[in-house]
Order: sequence, then structure tokens, then C-alpha cells
Amino acid sequence: MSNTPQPTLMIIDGHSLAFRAFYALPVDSFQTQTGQHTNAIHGFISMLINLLGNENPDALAIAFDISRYSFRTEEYPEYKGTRGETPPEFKGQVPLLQEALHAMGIRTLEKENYEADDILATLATRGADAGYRVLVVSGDRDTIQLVDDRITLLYPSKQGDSELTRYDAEKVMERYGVRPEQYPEIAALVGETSDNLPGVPRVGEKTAVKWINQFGSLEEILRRQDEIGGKVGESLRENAHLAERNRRLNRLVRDVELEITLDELKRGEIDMAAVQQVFAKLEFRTLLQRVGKLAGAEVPAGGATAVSLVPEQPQAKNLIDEELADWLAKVERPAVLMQQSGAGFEVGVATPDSSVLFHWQPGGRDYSLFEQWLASDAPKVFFDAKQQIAVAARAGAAIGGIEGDLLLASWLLRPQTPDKSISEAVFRFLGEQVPEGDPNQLVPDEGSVADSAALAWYIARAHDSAVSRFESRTADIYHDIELPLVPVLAALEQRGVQIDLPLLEAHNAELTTRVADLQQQAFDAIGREVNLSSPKQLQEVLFEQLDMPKTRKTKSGYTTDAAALADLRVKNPHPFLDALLAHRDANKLRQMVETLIKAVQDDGRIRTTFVQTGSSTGRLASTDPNLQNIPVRSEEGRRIREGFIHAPEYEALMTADYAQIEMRIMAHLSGDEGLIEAFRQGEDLHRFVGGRIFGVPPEEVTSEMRSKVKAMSYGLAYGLSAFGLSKQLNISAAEARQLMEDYFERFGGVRDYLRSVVDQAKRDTFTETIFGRRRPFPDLASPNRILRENAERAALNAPIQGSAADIIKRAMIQVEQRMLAAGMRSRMLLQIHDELMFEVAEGEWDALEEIVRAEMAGAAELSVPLEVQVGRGANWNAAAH
DNA sequence: ATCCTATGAAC
DNA sequence: GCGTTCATAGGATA
Repeated sequence: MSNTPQPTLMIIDGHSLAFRAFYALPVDSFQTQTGQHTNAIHGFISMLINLLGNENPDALAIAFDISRYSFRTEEYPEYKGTRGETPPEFKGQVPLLQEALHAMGIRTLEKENYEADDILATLATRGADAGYRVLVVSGDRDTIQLVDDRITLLYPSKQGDSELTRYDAEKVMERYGVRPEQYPEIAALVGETSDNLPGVPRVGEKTAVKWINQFGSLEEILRRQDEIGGKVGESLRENAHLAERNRRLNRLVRDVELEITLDELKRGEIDMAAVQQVFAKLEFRTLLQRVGKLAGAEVPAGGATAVSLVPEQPQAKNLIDEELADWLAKVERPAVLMQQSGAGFEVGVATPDSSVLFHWQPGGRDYSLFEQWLASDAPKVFFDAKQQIAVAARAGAAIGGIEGDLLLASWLLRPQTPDKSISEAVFRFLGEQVPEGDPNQLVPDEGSVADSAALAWYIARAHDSAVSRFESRTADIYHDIELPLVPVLAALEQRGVQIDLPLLEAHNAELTTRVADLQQQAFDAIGREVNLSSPKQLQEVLFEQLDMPKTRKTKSGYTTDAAALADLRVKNPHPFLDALLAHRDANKLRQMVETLIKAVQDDGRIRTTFVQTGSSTGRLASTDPNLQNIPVRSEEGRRIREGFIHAPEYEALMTADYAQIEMRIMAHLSGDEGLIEAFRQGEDLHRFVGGRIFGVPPEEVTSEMRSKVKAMSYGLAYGLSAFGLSKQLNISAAEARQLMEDYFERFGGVRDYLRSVVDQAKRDTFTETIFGRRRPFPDLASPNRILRENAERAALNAPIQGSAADIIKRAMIQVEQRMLAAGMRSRMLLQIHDELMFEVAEGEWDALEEIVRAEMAGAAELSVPLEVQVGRGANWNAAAH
């Protein structure tokens, strides 16, 4: 038979694969204009096209379940009973999927009272008997029993992955340790949670396989169950009926009466007109192209049909000099992508319907017009414009006219999970796969990898799509804050901050000896050496060797964090604890100093990267190194700040920070008269609030009272509970509760506001800052209490933290602009959430201070004043006021 | 090599 | 049991 090509029959479990596709693809990204979800359909058809391409079956059928009822539920009503409600987004996709399949000339089958698996079993058996090589595609483990030398199973390897693993008899043996027909016996013993079929307790896969191999079959195991000893044997004897029932239920029926012949499953013509119609309704574009390819038909791009197709990717032109300039002058808001390539740069510039690609040799005459255009105000769109500014800077060029940034647009729409790459964003907004080629392939196939022009083309189209999804105030945040901030951040990153390297090195040396001393002290205290940085080893020392009382539980044991250790030290004084805590502090500082030293560049400056999409609240993040968490609270820590200095040709460092900006925003948003009054008075906030709460004049508020009030005020914006407050202040829960009650008694507006934030967030599923920045909170509706309550606290905090972020960003844009306009040599260097740092040039202090104060204070009109504190010094520590 | 967890620095 | 980050080390897992 080796000479006659054997025909292939493919049978697919429609429901199980559609369901997997549903969970593999994000629901939000696949929605039609009318709100119909299509992710399951898209994923299914995409996988189907791959399958047809790879396997090229001669006959094909797709089986579906009709309902969750079948002959199995008659025997055992709880069968599959644990399966929750079908997600509403999935409902309705199945009929549309079937419609699409029919258009593609594919038969779908279903049978009252049977499951899709039984249809698979029947067709597979009939096909194999008729001489077909049979491929069964299913995500249901029960189908493993069908595998033999004629029938192969294609099974999705893992959740969220479209890869299919081929199971032939050998592979089943290798994976499960039994022959395919024995697999359901294993499953019967172990049970199947997803089908609500409990198995024999204490019997897992390992035990079941062992028995099957020992006794040969389930029947034999049950017959000789008395030979099995121990608890497991007991459990088997008690629960043998479960295994028997499971085996009855998981046996697939191989002779379902189907009114169809194998001949009728032979693949027919694909009716492209019908496919176009259905896919247009589903708004599938790339898939249409792929089906067209499969059908061997040319799919017209655009044309007279109402179908919206993927615009044909334009053939990139290679232009230089004036021709390039003419082209650039004609196109509107093109996307630009520049990638280093050898000594030069590969540049793609594209709109949705035309593109150019060229190799940019910076400084060459052929590209000076391009460089002019790049620096000009001519509108351009990018993906990660800040990074592109850095690329251009390497070529000695500048970028102007940043009017779009796909990375930022995408982040504003979904701040929790910013896209990491162009292809992620493209997939999200267009549902199209950017050709990326096989990373294992050294020399990529022609056309298999997108060049800069292709990528720019994708960016242009994805950006249009992203921007069209903006609410009006989101668009304002985008245009008024995030986009203008890009060049400002690029400048900050490029400038860096000067470091006193000898000072840090001296500090490092000192810390290194101290760490070693403290480590030795710790070892001496317990008479052995352990790794003091290993929580696991510390637990051994503390709770076993020293037998101290257990601390708060963590996922993997008991906590050894500073608060818990300090607590232990009070109750169980021990020299080990003293040494350990001191070692922690010193080691942490040493670590920080060391990373800073390593980050110093040749010119003596450290350059951070500001990640504009780094938080979900709107704040910036700083990485590599993080300059937003340099110690300040301890004396020792502040010595690190002494290492941040100004360049010799500058006069001083200036720091400017907002005083209590979050509390002021709280006052504004809540409209609480008491709090607003406190800020208008202009006196010490915590003293004022303390006076109100404790019923004494402000001047009689003790420092203890003040620090309690301060902790509470700040805690409130974070969703602090009375329990948390009592922990933090080390007071009784009753006292903490009383304190909070007294607070809300006097500042009821704050409580009302905090409640309203959560209520509103639950209604809208998002929160908004003063300027309209949104943050979605899907978890507010979660049935999981922990998730929900975390979301509630985060929702409390988001408008406050986010508004503060909006305000300082606005200030940065204005300050930079005015410094530029004034032609100053002084420069802004860092942003630390509510603080800005500047390097001040000789003679510019007063002018700079005026600009900084005015623009920071004026960055928002609140019902309370924004107060700015300015400090001056030769280093960061000295510049703190 | 890569991910996860615990810890701790900042605002 | 207080929100948002980033970095590091150790340890488990692939």
C-alpha cells in the first residue's frame, strides 16, 4: 500500500477547540462594531487554516455538542455539572462559527443525545475501516482512547497556545505510560474534575499507571482489589463503584447513527463569495486573505465588494534626496520607524497606503532633506517615540512633530498591560500577525520578516485604530500631556545626573566592612554560618534552632520581614536579631551604592530610563537604574544622596517638590470643608487636622498626636483599615477604630468621597483623574474577595495618585518649554513623583526658581493652593529644604 | 536559563 | 490586613 497515497480524514471537536480559542485570545481585542465577540471564531478558523495547510486532508468534518445533556447525564445527572455558566461572550459565537465553516464548504455534525466526542469516535472508526489515515483534533482527553496505528490525535499542548501535539500510540505510551485504549481506565481511577467525575481518593496518575501495568486492566484491578494493601487499597475497595461508573461514562460510542457517508465529507470548493460575506460581518480581514490563499483564489483588495479587507501592503519605494523629500511632503501623518543597521539606519516611513524604505547614512547629502523633515513640526507617528529620539540622536539628528505614539496610545487604553512590542500592539488593534520569522532560522526567508517599511505601515494603521477608541478626555490626556512629555523625558534621560564617584566608593567601602562585621556577629550569636539573605535559612535559625514564636505566615513559611523581626526582638531579645536587622539595613544600602557606582558612565553621570507606560496610575517609572527610590528616610541613606551633585560648570542643584500634593487632591476631590480650610489656613496640615480630631488648639497638638494623624491621613488614600492603622502605629485595634471615627466625624466629606469613588468605579468599571485619565478595574466585579478588595483599595488610590501624576507632568512640560524659551543653560534632570531636580547654571537661580514655582503651582486649578517647596545645595541631600 | 517569592527602597 | 513602582537574592523549575 506504500505506493498508493493513503487519503486523510480529519475530524475536529468544534466545541472543545472553540472554547480553547476563546480562552487563548483576549475577548476585548475581537469585537465587531456591533459588539459581537469573535475571538473564539477567529482563533478557531486561524487554527483550522493552519491545519488544512499542514495536513491537507481529503475529507473533513467538525462535530459539535447540541446541549450539555446527553445519554451520560441521564445515567449521571451531575456529569459535567461543575462547569460554570458558559461565559456570555462565548455564547453566540458557535452559530456564527458554524455559518463561517459552511461558507468554507465544511460539514458540521451534531447529534441529539450524544456528545461531539461520540461523533468523533464513530467517524474515526468508520474512516479507519474504510482505509483512511485519520486525524482527530480535540482538546478533550477522552479522545486519547481512539488512538491506534490508523488514528492519530492532535491535542492542544497547553492553555493559550495554538500548538498541537501529535499523539500516536507511541507518543501516548511515552506521555502517559499506558497504551491508548488503557488511558480511559487510568482516567476512571483518577477521576476527571472538569467532568465532575470524582475518582478513587488517594489514587493519582502515578498509582493508576502502576496498577494498570501490574494487573493489565481495570477489570483485573477490581477483581483482585483485595491484594492491594495500605490506605490506598482500602480507598479502592470503598470507591470501586466510582471507577466503574467513570469507565462507563468515559467510553466513547463508536457506532452513533449518523445520516452521512464518508464520501459526503470529501472537501468541496470554498465559496469565496459566501466566505467574504460572512467574514465581512465578522470584520475578519487577514483571515479572509488566508482563506483565499487556501482556496487558490485571488482575494481582491477593496474593490466593489462591501468587504473591508486588509489593505494590500504597499510595495515600499526606495527614495533618496529630493524624491524622498517630495514624497514626505505629500504624505499625511506617516508612521516612522528607524532601526540601527550596521553603520547606518534602516528607515521605514508609511501611511496605510504607501511607504518608503531606505538606508539612512547620517550626515550624507542624500539624506539631509530627510533629516530636516524629521526635525521639523511635520506630524509623525511612532511606536515608542522616546526611544526613536534616542536612535536619531545617535545619528546626530532630532525629531519634531511627535503627534502619535502607538505605545502610549495603547497604554492609555489599557494601562495595566502595556504592549511590549510593535507586533503585540498590532495584533491587539488590528488582529493581524506581523510576520516575524523563525528566531531559530539564521537566514530568514524572503518576505518572512517585516522590514522597517512594513512595520511603519502596521504602526500607522494600528495607531489609527487605537486613537479611534479614545474617549474624548483620554484624547486630551494623550495630546495635552503624554505626547508633549515625550521630548521632555528624552531630554532628561539624555542629560543624566552628575555623580561624586569617590564619595560613593568611600561609602561603599565603609558599608562593605560593616556588612562583614555584622554578618560575623550574627554567625557568632548562633554558632554557625547561614546565608542571612535567605528567608528559608533564617526561618530555620529563628523558629527551629532558637525556637522563637512563629511570625505571620507567607506562602512558603513564616515571614522574616523587618516589622516581624522588630516585633520578635521586643518579645525575645537575642543578639542574632540585632545583628540580622542591622545587617539587612547595611547590606541593602551597600547593594544600592554598588549598583549606582556600576551605572556611572564615562562622563561621570548616571542616566536612567523613564518608563512612561510603567504604571497603571499615570506615574512614571524609572529603571536601569531606578533613581526614584534613592534612600532619604535614614541618616545613613541620605549619605547616598550626597553622591548626586552638579557638574563643575554648574552652580547648584535645585529640588522643587509639591507639599502634601496627594492630601490637597483629596481635599479638592472630596470638597471637604474642613480639609480645604486646613490648606487655606496655610499652617501645618497634620497639626491642624490633629487639633480638630483631638479637640485641642493646633499649638497643643503633641508630636505623637501629629504622627498618628499623619499616618492616618496618608493611609486613607490607600484604603487603610483600622486594623492596618493599629499595626502601623502599634496601638490597639480599638484605639485605631476610635481614631478613624473621630477623623471621619470631623472630615465627613473625605469618607463620603472615598465611598463614592468605589461606588462609581463599580458602576463604570473605571476611575478617572481630575484631568480625565482613566484606569479600568475589572476586578471590582470579581467573585474572589481578595481580588475584589484589592481592586477596591486600588480604586480609592487611583484618582489621587493619578491626578498628582497628571499635575507634575503638566508642570514638567511647561517648565521645560519656558526654560527653552528663556534660553537657559540650567536643565531639568529628574522627576521623583512629586519632586523635580534641576542643575542650575551660574546666575540663573532666581529666574529658574520663578519659572519652577509658577509652573508647578499653576499646573492645576484646585480648590486649595498647590504649595511648592524649593531647596538649594551642592548635592541632592543638601538641596532638600 | 527562567520564573517565582520575599524583601525593601522611594513617593 | 496600605496604593504605585523597581531591584536583588535565593530557590525552585524547565
